[in-house]
Amino acid sequence: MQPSKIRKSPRQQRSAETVEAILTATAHILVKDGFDGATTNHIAKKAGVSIGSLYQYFPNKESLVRALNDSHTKEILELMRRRFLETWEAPLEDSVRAIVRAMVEVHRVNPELHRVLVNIVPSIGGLTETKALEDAVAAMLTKFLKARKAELRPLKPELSAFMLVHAVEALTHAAVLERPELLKGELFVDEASRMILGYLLGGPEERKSRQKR
Amino acid sequence: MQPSKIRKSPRQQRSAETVEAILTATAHILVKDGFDGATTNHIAKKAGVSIGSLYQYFPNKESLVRALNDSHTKEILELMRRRFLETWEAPLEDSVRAIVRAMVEVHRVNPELHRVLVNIVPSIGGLTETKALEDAVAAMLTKFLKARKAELRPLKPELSAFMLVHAVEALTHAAVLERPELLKGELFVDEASRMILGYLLGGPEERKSRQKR
DNA sequence: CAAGAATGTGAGCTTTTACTCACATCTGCC
DNA sequence: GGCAGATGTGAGTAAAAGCTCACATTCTTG
Repeated sequence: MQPSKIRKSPRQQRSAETVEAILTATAHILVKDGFDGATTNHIAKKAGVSIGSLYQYFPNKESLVRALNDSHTKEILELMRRRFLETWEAPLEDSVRAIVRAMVEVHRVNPELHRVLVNIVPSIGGLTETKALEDAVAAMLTKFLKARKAELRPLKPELSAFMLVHAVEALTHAAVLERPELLKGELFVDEASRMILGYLLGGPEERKSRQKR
Repeated sequence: MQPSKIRKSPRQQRSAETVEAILTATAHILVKDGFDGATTNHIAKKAGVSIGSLYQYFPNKESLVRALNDSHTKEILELMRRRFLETWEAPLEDSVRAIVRAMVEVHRVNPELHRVLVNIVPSIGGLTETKALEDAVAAMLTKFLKARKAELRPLKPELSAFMLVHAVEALTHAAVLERPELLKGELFVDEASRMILGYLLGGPEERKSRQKR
């Protein structure tokens, strides 16, 4: 195991607040200056604590980013899980749209932090968590595809889930960062859903034999 | 302009070789150790030149990466342009497949370097080139979509190009790095093409009025 | 109200590493 | 050959920043 997590667990309220302040400051500085530009001293100052306190809880700079990534990842996973459950029984097209909306929601929580983390995490050895998140979402989608088997063209659920997770993730990421105006209305959701449904339903000949639209 | 490029242009053959060796070594070290792990001294050693020679041609560490990114970007763009031209007149489905194959080809040139650059470039200020590449490919695709207008559902070429470029880029990237086995046969090309065509052609009702499949 | 545990402080140590510079060597040219 | 410019060298410098540690303050507990 890498020297990843917390060094000392907080027992008192104030120490929990210190840890919180440090992580908040880390997020701010990271967004502003990037990983290299961010110094631990600067983070401590911004958090309003001494550099010593920072190192009492986090053994090194990487662990700060990893802690941040862990909580961000967890948050995303929980949100996706909730949204999947909510839409589990809805008509196919509605479900797909709901899932796309959930992806947008996830990326909008903290777009800048998200982008920075995506770029930093690989060089920190935090890919395990990111991969785990990806796999978890893909697993949910695989289950979803299996449940909807009757409405879809013949396909390999795992493979299709892999394709869709990566495509939609990238699309959402790009839209949030480069074309935020697409997210004002339903335009982006329309387009992404069209791509997904086109992929899942297949051409006319494959649709004929299926019952629902 | 940033202190990006070359400091001194090589006049003699040997200096050109030195520059080449430095860039090759940079690529190697970058892949092995990442941007932070890579030291200029280490790069110079691997290149078989002195640290002084390195700094005679490159003003700083970032410029090394930028030079590498520039040539990589250029290479990709030229390849894409060639492949687009080659398939300009082919039947729609064949064209789409050719374009997907071209994307795979591009990512396979040097997958590790590609991945490392993608992660480093944003923090180096090299996003301009990457964005320019993205835009150039999107522009080609836009043109392509306009030329094929008669065969497609009603769509906004720029928007569709944006969607497709990002989706396919991410898919290819993911497939090369995480599921290389998909690339052995035509499986990946099949799946990606299906997604693209599903998106461009629309549902049965939209296809009826069009002539070609 | 001790007293010890938990928490907080920040000057400064130590290491790392990008980068310089004074000098050496090579190459082309008259 | 010999000069001038191009090219190459690598020990050394200087600045940055991660991190420690000896000490101070605050909290809890009996």
